[in-house]
Amino acid sequence: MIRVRFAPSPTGYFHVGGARTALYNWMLAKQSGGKFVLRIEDTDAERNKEEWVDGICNAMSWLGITWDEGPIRQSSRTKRHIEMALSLLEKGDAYYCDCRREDVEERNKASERTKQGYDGYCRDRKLEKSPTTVLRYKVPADGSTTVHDLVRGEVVVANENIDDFVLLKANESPLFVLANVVDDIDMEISHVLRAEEHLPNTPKAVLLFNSFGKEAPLFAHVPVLVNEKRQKLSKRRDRVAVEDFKDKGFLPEAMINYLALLGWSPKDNREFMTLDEMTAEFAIEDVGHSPSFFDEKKMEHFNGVYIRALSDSDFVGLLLPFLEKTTWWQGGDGNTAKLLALAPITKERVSLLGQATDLLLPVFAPEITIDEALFEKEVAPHASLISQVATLCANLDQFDAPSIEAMLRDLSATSEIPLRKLQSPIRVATTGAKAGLPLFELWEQTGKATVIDRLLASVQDASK
RNA sequence: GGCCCCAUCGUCUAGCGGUCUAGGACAUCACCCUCUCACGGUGAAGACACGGGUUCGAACCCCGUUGGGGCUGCCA
Repeated sequence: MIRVRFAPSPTGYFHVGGARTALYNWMLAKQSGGKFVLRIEDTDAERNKEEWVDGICNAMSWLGITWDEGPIRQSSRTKRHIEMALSLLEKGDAYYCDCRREDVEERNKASERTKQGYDGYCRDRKLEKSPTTVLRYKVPADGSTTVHDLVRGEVVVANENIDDFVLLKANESPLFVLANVVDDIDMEISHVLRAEEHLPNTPKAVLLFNSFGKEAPLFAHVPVLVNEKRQKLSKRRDRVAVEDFKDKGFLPEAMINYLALLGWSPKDNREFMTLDEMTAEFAIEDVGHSPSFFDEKKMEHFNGVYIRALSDSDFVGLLLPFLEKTTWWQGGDGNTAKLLALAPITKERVSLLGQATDLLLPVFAPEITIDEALFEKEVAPHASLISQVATLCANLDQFDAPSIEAMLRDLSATSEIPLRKLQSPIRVATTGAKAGLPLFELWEQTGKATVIDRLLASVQDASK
């Protein structure tokens, strides 16, 4: 049975890189009926905050990445970590060390050592535990350690290049590699799928598994996601929080679909797939080896496709929260009905839910504003035409799209002004924008009285 | 500096020794559709980092170079 874990540290918001790693783990587990464990790696009390845990869980839930066990706080298992570390001391695979960082650096400088890490100074000093000692792992002096990686193949590192790393801090709190390995053992993790940044410390983990007399799980290090400068996506530097994308109006299904394709593609190279389809076809061996640029533009394209595939009522339902954030949305059954009527023509004009509000504002906002320069250019020169249209509107019995269209086409024919030219001034006068929803439908939903009011108001303004 | 990973259009990728005058998608540009804008359609431009091998044959295998990235903490 495949058991995977996704192990974020709550030191910041949940970003797309983490989301992709979580997704790959999820697919790997689910494709064979395995289990997905959510483990919060919060051993560093200084840097962790509980609210980030909520953020991570919420974002994962929103994306649809569910967990079967957890969230388990690693900090709740400290006693066990210490116990295991001490078993290593007893075995002779660990030792206490009281070197300060500066001491090590000085010695390295003096010795012309090409390496810069810990030099093993305390290896045979047989120090006792004290408030200033850390517990270090005694890496074998020679030989090499091999990581069997499902995406990289075999990675072999000479033991002489692995520093005697710290297991327990001076205050006895466990460090990352130790806690990681102990938990992976206890939680019976079969596959460790994580970002490539963890590859360098994996030999250390392998060494620990060996020392504990346990078989190491299968590793799979997937390439990192990078920004436009090809650097690893960073919580501090790059604005890539899943939460932010949600607020902009990305759909979770679209994000999941796009994210999965960053580093992996199905055999037939098709792009649009459901989570189930991807899960069925996902193969960790097929994951690429080089970093991928997280291209928000392309993800937006995916989102547009997903939005257009939404039913009108689903679209409206998803839109409501965005509308409610505006100052002008009134709600109510009448408005919801109008929204539903406008859904088909709105959907195909947005790639983010958040973009729909500008399109819908002319229909629902009591007041529109027209940029002065735009007014002078598009509206003012055509005051008489606009006034004429206002009159024609007033004479319409039915103020619906077909009637409006017929009326304007008729006017276009008699005035010999092409419809494309004719619609411009009246569009700006009634919406405040040069482009937007198709005018006939837009006017129908805006309502006869409001349209005429706005037309006449602009005629008024033009004469000033 | 040391260790490790990586290398096909600007970007995401297909390709796993001959079917490659290298395919698709995003972005860009042009045209068509069209009440604006979109959507949709058609088309254009655009890549195997470089140098050596191996082989009858290399984008695919090997070595080197160059370039990029990651790690190098009593962070994860």
